[in-house]
Amino acid sequence: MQRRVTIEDIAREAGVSRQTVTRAMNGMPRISEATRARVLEVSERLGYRPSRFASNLARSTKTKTIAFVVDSFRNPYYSELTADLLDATSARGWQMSIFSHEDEPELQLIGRLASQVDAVVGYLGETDEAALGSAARGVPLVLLGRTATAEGLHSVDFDFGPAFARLAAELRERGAKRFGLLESQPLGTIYKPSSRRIAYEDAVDAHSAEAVVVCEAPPQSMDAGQLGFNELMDRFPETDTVIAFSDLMAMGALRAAHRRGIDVPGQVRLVGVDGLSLGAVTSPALTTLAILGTEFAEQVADVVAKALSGQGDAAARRIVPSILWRESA
Amino acid sequence: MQRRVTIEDIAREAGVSRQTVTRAMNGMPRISEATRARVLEVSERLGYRPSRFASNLARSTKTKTIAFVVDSFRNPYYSELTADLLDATSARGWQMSIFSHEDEPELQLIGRLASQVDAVVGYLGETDEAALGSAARGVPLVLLGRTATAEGLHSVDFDFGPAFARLAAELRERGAKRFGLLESQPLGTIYKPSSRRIAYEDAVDAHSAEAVVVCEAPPQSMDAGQLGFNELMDRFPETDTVIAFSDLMAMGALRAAHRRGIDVPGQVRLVGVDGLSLGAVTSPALTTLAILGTEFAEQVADVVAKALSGQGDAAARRIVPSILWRESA
DNA sequence: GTGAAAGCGCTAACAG
DNA sequence: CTGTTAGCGCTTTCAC
Repeated sequence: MQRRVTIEDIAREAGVSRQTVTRAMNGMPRISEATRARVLEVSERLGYRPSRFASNLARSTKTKTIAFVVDSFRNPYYSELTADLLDATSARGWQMSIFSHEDEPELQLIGRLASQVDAVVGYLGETDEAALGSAARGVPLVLLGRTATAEGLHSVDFDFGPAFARLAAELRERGAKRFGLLESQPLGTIYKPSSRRIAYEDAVDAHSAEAVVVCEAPPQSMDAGQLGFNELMDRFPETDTVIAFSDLMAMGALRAAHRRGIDVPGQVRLVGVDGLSLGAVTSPALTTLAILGTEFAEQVADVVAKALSGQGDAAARRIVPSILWRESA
Repeated sequence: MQRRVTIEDIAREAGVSRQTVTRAMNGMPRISEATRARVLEVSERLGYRPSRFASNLARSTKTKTIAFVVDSFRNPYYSELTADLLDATSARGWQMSIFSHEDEPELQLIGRLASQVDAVVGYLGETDEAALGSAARGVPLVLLGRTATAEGLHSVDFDFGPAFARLAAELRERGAKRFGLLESQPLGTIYKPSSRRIAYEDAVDAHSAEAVVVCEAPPQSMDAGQLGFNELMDRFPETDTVIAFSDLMAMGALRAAHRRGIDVPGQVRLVGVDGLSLGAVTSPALTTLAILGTEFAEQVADVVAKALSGQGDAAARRIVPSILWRESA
């Protein structure tokens, strides 16, 4: 365990002051090319590597790092969102670290992150707001896909009300009569209507609202969509329009439809939710209520920016998903 | 711009020493519950947030963060790899930050990262090794998908030789007679045979090696696969086995086959390369030469670990892709 | 259980 | 152009 090579070593070896070394290393002005070259040569020879902690501590403008937390980056929804968010954060000069809470309790993870990053944003399950807030210990926390009510918590959520209303209206114009809904819930849990479920029911007529299948399967999975579609068509054969609560489920439904020989959109119109770019390559390409995209990521980054700057109170933003018409409906 | 609340402030307000505040904040021993509670209360009241830079500087065991760099996280290959790598790095207690070099020159990005992270790993294009090495300024650099020869550079590459040999043999056992190859190259570039192209040619017979389509299209895209498959079948109609150099291309080929009414694997066997989990949900599911998976990520993490610990010279590892038989071949 | 002293390694502000 | 002087905010000894 040899001692680290510090700026001091370079200074001594090059016969200059520490300050001069700093100037050379950081490409600062007020130093002659000759000494800069010499310092650089020495530092290379000695294998000097500046400490980012020391430099950030001393420097007035510090590196900002934001943590992005989701269940799993294997889910295309999260990985596409990651890409969007990375664009937004790096445009602002921030560094983005990623974390999944697959195997670490959520609150514990947040507690750890509080001492490692400048802000935490992510999909944080159902955890109690107060608990989240105190785990964050003052580090700005931006909740995604849910609305924060507690003091000091930020959020970016979706407003499915107008989205489903518009979707239902436009689908009716295209001839939709009988809607069917495909939702999923984790195995062994008790079903609790989501905010989008409520928005959906407001948007379709009472009769249609009964044609609902809640599939007990890994949520957001193609399997859930496949199973659910089959059950839906068995129980409500007159259904001509199916809305799945995620694009992955819709893709599963699409596969089930192919297998049953049901033409999409000829016999049954199919709409997903999420806006995965993956949905563009199915056949037919998937019409979807898009959440993903620049607007979402920009809103998130914007909330983070406000929170980081300390100004602006807790923001609870909502964005209205937009209909992305492709081929399946 | 008010002054930051420091440990000093808490100490003064709570009537203890800075040391005691540290003990309280970090759950260290040798402090009474009473004073701990009091300090915590004060720190919360004053909105104290420890500086991670100061604490890392002073602490003997510092946070490690590694940078993962790719073209774009929108490419499923990279996003699946990201998930694999995140598992491997977080298991080792490292933080992982992600970066794309879509809009920043590679060398410039690496130069920046050198002062922000402890190691850089990624797919770094064709850039000259010497240039990469000097841009990294001593920070360990792990090149993926290419073999490093220069001093001090690490790499994890793939050995397609045995993989293609085995693949060709097993395909022949299953009845394959005429192979066709689907490759892509970026628009407007000059084709340069890749190492996998050479390995492929060693593995198939001379006649088959002529049935090759190099599609000028966004590489790794479904479109390239679709276009290429059509051209391949037009020019070499007797082809009964198609190997695409990425799963995305294979998926495009699969779509083209459907459109042409060619049964896969009945009339034409189809094999991709990468091992995308996405390939499991096509119909038929895609047989592939898998790169992705725990082994790759573990190897990478292992190389990083060695490099970080300073011991172990530059490692140039190679892993042999494994055949993942699914349905398409 | 608590505190004092001595850094961690670097950069800002100023002087020369 | 270069050096000196102070910190940045926290943790580590090591006394008490």
